[in-house]
Amino acid sequence: MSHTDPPPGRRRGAARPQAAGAEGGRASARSSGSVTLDDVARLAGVSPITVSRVLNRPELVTADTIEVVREAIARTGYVPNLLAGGLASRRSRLVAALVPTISHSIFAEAIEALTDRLGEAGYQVLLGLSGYPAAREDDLLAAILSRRPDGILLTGINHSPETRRRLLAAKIPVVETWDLTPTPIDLLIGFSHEKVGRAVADHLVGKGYRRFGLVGASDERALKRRKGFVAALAAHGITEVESSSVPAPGSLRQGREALARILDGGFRPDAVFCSSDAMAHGVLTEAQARGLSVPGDLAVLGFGNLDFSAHTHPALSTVGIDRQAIGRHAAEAMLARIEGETVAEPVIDVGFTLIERAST
Amino acid sequence: MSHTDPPPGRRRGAARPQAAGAEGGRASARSSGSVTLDDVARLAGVSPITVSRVLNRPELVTADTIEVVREAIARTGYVPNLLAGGLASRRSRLVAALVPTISHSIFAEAIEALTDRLGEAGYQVLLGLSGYPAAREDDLLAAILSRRPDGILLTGINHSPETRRRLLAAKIPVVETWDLTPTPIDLLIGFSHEKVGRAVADHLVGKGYRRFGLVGASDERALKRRKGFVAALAAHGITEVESSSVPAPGSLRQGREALARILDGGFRPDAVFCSSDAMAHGVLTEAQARGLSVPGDLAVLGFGNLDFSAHTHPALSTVGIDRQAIGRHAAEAMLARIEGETVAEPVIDVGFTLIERAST
DNA sequence: CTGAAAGCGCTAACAC
DNA sequence: GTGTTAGCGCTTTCAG
Repeated sequence: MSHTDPPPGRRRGAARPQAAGAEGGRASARSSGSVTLDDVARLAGVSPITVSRVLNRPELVTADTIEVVREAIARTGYVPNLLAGGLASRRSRLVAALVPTISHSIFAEAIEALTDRLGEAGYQVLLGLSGYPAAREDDLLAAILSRRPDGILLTGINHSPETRRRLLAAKIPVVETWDLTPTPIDLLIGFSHEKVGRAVADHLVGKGYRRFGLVGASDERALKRRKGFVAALAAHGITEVESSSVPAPGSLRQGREALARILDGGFRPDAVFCSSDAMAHGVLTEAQARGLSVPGDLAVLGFGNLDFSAHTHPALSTVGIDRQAIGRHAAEAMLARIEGETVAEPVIDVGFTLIERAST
Repeated sequence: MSHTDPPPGRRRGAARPQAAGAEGGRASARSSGSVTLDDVARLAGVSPITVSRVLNRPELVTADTIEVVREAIARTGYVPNLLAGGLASRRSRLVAALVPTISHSIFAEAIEALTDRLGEAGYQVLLGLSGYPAAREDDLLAAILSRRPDGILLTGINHSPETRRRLLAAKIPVVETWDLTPTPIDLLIGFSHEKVGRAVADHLVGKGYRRFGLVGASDERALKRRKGFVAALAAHGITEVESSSVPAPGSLRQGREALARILDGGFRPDAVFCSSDAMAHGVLTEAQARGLSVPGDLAVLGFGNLDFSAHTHPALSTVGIDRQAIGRHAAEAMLARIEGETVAEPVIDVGFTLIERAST
């Protein structure tokens, strides 16, 4: 508003070119090149902190000053150094995301949604791939925490005591995802895998299926779905379940092989529940290769709702999960926490949808 | 935790517990909590720089000292602050990767390979999703450069002048990927999309196909493949090519719709080349839905070599790309550059493989 | 092999 | 509104 005492005068050299002058007078163009805040400040004829404000809290600066500074920034091609900024402010504007893999599109889409939302808020995502089973989650976490992320997203709810300790010590918001538990570390966005298993079982039994096959990856969440599935079947008096496990995350090929194993074993299921759509697709392929009609001879149910399952075969049903919702909610919850706001829903059950494609 | 002055002892105590002593004597446990290098040094009875050396250049330190320091680190639960370390050393140990999306597994797998290899070397990956078409690659890049990455991976070879300028100014190794050009910014790992198009055309023509359909996403690389495809066909005297474009990256559904559009338009191709396996899968599905035999009535060729294409249908041929090789090579090249070594092969053509599944 | 001094580039508090 | 003064936590010289 007010053109204070020494009005920058809108372009044109600042009154006091260098103030300090003597005293140390560290040369500007050090050596390493990179333009610094000081260089910009000097060119604009303002103090460094003013440049910083123009960048981070422009509402505290006069429109005139902003313009002069912006001009100087453009002229110099200045790129802020967030390592320095983060160190000084203790806010890295970085969020870490630990997932087993991103080749499995179920995680990839959630990460994308997370990245998009956080990006809008000025945050970036540091990717940590822990592999299956969360091999060195501990080491990975240590490496990641040294970047001082402002928040962290984890996959699953089972973490080593060491991991939990470090997470707590870091004092940053933690979002566990893809599962539910009564004892989350902090925030939680997921759904009940056991319920998924039960819902699928009830559904299939209701449709008249009686002999079940289970093709599952061996990760903890797939095991929970299996548990729910088997339990619900037992409640219906069905105990005839033939299962075949493969290493997570499970591929189409493994799905094929798994069904082959079951069939070659002499068991003849009338329905198969798979731990991913890729595997369901494999089962479907193997079934067709063997001349089995789907869902006539064999019903196939996947998990994850990949795009292709929606079009590949009218008989390929699946359990739909809103992957993007998980990423979005995780981002929102984390941002709220970081900003010090109260998180409306620290725990969110995003649920699931049974998508039935077979008209049988 | 705070055995202050009296050195922890425990196999030999340090001679001079605190040297400086007077002079400033800033309290250790500031407030914000986080254990610092100084805390560890104090506990171990050594100077901060020694702790730093134990962590970064242990070969310069005595085995005894290392042990004492390691002990102190474990005791305090110290986690290095890489923001500070990066600022001081001018090496962030961070590498940025810009890709359009990771939901498309072709990129996801390359990123995984990159992350794995870089992780071994102590680097982490900052993920940047630019979207299709590289919407705000410029802004994204600016945001990313403020983290002072030690290297950066880009997707494609077409970048705005502004992007190139910034990249050059950053003075860090740049790896362009997924394509080839005689004028790379720095390092380059890819293959010729035009050659892919030509190879596919020659292959199909050689097999006797004459009426071609093209189902492609509209990204620059898919356009190059199309160009090569059309050019090679022209060389064979074939000009009858009906194409249908969709927004990148292209989904299975879009593949279905694209073929539907072509067929409904009255054109009856005997072979269709798609810009991704997902789309090829869609085309295949639509063909089957319409009662067309594949490859009897219609040959379908994809691109990318996704897992499912290998098993879905014996007629679904594809162009195989070694996705992991791209990530691996990118990591190696970048590491070499960062370490100041000479990069053996600044430009690598990883080639492609025509994977034929149809026995027709 | 170990240490002291001096920042890396930026921002939090306070002054003015 | 804008400037001054101190560091944030670590590593870089350069001494011993």
